[in-house]
Amino acid sequence: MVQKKDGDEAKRRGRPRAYDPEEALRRAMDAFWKSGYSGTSLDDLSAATGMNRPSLYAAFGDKRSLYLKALAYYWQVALGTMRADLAQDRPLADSLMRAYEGALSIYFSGDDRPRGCFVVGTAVTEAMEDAEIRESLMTGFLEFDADFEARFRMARDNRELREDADPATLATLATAVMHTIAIRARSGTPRADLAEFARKAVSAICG
Amino acid sequence: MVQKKDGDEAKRRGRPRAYDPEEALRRAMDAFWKSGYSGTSLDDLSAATGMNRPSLYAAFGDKRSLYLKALAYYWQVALGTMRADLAQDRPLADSLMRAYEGALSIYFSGDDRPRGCFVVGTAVTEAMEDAEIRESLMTGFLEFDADFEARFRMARDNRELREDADPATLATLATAVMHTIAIRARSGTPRADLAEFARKAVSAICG
DNA sequence: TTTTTTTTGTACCATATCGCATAAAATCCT
DNA sequence: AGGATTTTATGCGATATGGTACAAAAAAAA
Repeated sequence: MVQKKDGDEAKRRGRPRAYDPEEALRRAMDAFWKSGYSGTSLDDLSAATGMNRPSLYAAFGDKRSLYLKALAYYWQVALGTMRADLAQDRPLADSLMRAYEGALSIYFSGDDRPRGCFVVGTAVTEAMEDAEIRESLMTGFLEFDADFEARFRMARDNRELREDADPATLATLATAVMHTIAIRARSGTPRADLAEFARKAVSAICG
Repeated sequence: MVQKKDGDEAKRRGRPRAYDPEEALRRAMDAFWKSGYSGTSLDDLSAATGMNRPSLYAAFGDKRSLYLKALAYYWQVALGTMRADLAQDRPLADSLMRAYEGALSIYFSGDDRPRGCFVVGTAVTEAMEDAEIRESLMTGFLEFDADFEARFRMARDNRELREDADPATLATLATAVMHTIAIRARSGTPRADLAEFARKAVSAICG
């Protein structure tokens, strides 16, 4: 377990890759993010990643397979930032606002116009005809709910919330606020308006 | 203005149409609803409507034009049922639940699996690259907000809500609940679960 | 240096897709 | 009945699309 290191630096045998796999996956994700799954062609993906078709295929499999990898990568990033934001030791309302600010900076990232959430903006469309995507959405959303719920439960134990508050309901409400922000960001609502709404929503939910 | 009637029954001059325009539009909408804009081909639309390509083209213009007509039609139906549900003279919570039940029966309509909201499930994806769709979303969502807000304002005047409740914030929250229901319906959450969540959300919002 | 291994780049194939040209069909008007 | 008018039906054509074959290139191993 010592001499081999992890395959990352291990000298591979043939011609070296001209791309960084994670960077390429990010760029492919960006392409899908912009135009959706069906609206993104292999030419688009090739242009976005700088890889030619056979390299794309060798690295990630076919188009659908590449999309699924992008989706998994997005979940990882989105859930990761959300957990980091909620984990900080702050009052409940601050904690929630952090989570929404974190989401907003994802939804408004990229040099193009605001693109919202990758999942809401692209995967939901495909969920109707692709069972694997559908299941990914179910579990992803439930994880969001669960993280929010844990935070609300903690707040109730800390007397930041009334005894009779229901953490599960509040959590789903909190996810709902995230969903509407994702939808509206992609539809052109200015970031400041969404941040303002998030503040008021947090007050309403916590108060 | 008397003899001509509205062009509906007026004897047209050439070969009669073999289709009902509104029915055809509904079927085209169903096709888009299932696979999204980019994922639906003219062959799909032709099969769904029973019209051949040239007839489709003559009746609705090109693919994008047909999609825009379907989108407008959906807004009309969705806003219509929502207004009808909210207009009934009932206590606030009942009123809101009616609106959510109405939405659920749209999201779970069709003989296929649940398809959620046409707007959330298909138009949001295209909003990134199509300004006209983007604007349609903005105005549509704001109309939802406005209708909810009017209902909350009425409730506050009727003392069904506390004096210090903010109708605008509650309205956006109510739309947020609708959005999350739309997303989750398409992602496979059972209808009963969504109805249950709607009930709890309504309690939280009104209480 | 030669061989082996892996990746790249060009080109290609079969099919899908969008849109339209053109002729046949069905109705109204004279 | 015969011409005018509108819709339907078949099919074409240019391009886009997803996927792959094959040879050249670049590195390690022998």
